[in-house]
Amino acid sequence: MIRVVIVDDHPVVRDGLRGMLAAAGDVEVVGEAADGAEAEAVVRAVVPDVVLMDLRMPGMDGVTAIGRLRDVPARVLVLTTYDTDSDVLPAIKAGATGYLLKDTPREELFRAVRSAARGEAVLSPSVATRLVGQVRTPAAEPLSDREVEVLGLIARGCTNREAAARLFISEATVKTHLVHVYAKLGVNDRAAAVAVAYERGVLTGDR
Amino acid sequence: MIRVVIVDDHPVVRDGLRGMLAAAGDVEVVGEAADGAEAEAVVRAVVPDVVLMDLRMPGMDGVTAIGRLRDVPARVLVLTTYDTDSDVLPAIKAGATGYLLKDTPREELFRAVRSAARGEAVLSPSVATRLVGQVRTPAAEPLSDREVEVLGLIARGCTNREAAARLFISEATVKTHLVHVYAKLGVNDRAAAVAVAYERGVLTGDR
DNA sequence: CGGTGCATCAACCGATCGGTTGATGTCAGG
DNA sequence: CCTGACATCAACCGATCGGTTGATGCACCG
Repeated sequence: MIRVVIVDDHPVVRDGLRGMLAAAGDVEVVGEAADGAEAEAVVRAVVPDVVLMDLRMPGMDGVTAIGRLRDVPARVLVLTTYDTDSDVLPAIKAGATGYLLKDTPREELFRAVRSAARGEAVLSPSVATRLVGQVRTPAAEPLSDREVEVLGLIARGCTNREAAARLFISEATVKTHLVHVYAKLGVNDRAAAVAVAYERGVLTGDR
Repeated sequence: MIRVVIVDDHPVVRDGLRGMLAAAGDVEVVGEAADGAEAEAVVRAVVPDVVLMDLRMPGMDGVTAIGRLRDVPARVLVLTTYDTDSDVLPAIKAGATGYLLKDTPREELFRAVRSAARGEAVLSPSVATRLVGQVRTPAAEPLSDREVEVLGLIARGCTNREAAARLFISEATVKTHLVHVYAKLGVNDRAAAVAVAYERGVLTGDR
């Protein structure tokens, strides 16, 4: 019997997973949590075989929780809606054994839970494709905090001069940061940089 | 007994909703669909009291399906993850009776289904807030198809001249479209326009 | 028919951006 | 100590953008 903890902020999803896994026969749901902090407490308390972990949750997110649970001998299988670079890679790096999307069919999910319990990596096709792409194409380098800061102001419509004033630096420094941003994101101008940043989750609505 | 059809592309969510609604006592799930086209067929076939409709689905989306089902006497309650302007307003305009987010607690969902069956509007707090905001602040005007097209090319890094060549128009026309885009989105430059467009779902990853 | 919305176009000019090619300083890690 | 990453800065110049103030044409609707 594989013991599983479900972590998701949506009650509908928790219910759905509980119901689905009940039908697997060899899987028992031994706990639930609605965010990362609760997940940490529950997982430490019951020490399941597998944790089904959502990533984007209010309060502590999934990646942070995965990192904090590295010392617990439970396999973490990410189950989420998003397969953007900024979601997948941090989760894998934090220690997730697998990564699935929520549109995964029932049987596929059962298979994944069993594989994860054995310690085998499990990836949804789109995530696998993305990771293969990472191997072929050197990962886009992450932006430094300052670069993100500058790009955030540009996304709000600041000219380089205005951004410089906001950050108490010179316009030349802003331009240098932008040159680095363009190189890292593989673009040639600010508009394209903003677009790529949104697509990768580097910039979000909370700008 | 309130007869309900569930429309969502995620099997987990369909299962979760089916399980939840089974506990309501006065609700019966009489059908399911994984996209808009299937929803239309199922709803026409069983004519439920309430349709729980997701919006973003592959193939035909929820808004289109809502529009096509206006002649069927079923109430559509949107149940989705997103509450962006570009998701909420089109759904309401298409004829949805209510709009809820997937993090809605179980009892709240039951209450909403019962209200919707009676024809009463039901809105999640954040959606209600957004609609109230719409009344206070005139809605941002929607971009024309051509404006979206131009902005899409700008987001990919095209200069005005390059966008013009792509669209077989003059650079002056591109600039005119952009002037209109800036005015409608309340911004002053292309980078900010791209940012707002992403936040509102006007531009997505499929640029 | 008139009005509206949308698409298309022009020209001029100041402001800003992007490219370029340097440079210095600080901090952390090996 | 050395190296790499990051932050900071400068100056010049061509390219592009944004603002502005018009204009015409087409399709649709009342």
